[in-house]
Amino acid sequence: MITTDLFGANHDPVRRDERLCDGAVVLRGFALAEESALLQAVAAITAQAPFRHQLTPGGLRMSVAMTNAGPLGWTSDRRGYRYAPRDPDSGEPWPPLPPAFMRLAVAAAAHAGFPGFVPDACLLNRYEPGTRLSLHQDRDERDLGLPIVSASLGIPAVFLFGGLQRTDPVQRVPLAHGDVVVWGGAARLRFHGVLPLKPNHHPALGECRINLSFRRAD
DNA sequence: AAGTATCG
DNA sequence: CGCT
Repeated sequence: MITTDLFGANHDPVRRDERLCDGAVVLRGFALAEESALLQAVAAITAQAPFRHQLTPGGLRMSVAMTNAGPLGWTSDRRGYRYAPRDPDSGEPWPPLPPAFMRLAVAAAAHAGFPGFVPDACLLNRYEPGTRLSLHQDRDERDLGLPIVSASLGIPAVFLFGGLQRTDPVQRVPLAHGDVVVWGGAARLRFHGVLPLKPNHHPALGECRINLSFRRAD
């Protein structure tokens, strides 16, 4: 008999989790059990802290639109990348991490072999058709021993998962609504990105993909 | 370079 | 498309 827990994890002997490399795994459909709570929370967050396009330190506009929830939020401008406690647009603190976000991040990390992970930042990335995120490393967090938990909602995307050098070969990983990728340990500093989105439609989110990436910044 | 344009 |  196959059983499924609150977060959709398989308990039967044949797992659907897909290992990308040492320290990185895709949890297919892991976020689906909390789908409606996650979508409601995204709407509440973006009503308070709207998606906006940020500038890279080089002064170029990112095609991904971003906002944050939690005590700290990731921002980029001409001065560089950093985590900050307030939304620079409004001067207000970022919206708090909703309980459903916290449950998802903690459970996915534990499931992937990182028990005790508790995020203090969630970066929300909005992709529309044509939007991309070029290869980069997440290296602005204080403790690089702690993992990244990345949940996909809405239309599908191709996730790029490379190596520790920008020029290393890249795995192309199709991601669907509800999939969660967790990477840490030996994989924590691997380059990653997203190919330009293909035009598509999702019943709940329309022509849009929203990625939630959870981190322990401080 | 969390970009883009350009070349082969 | 992959590379610079």
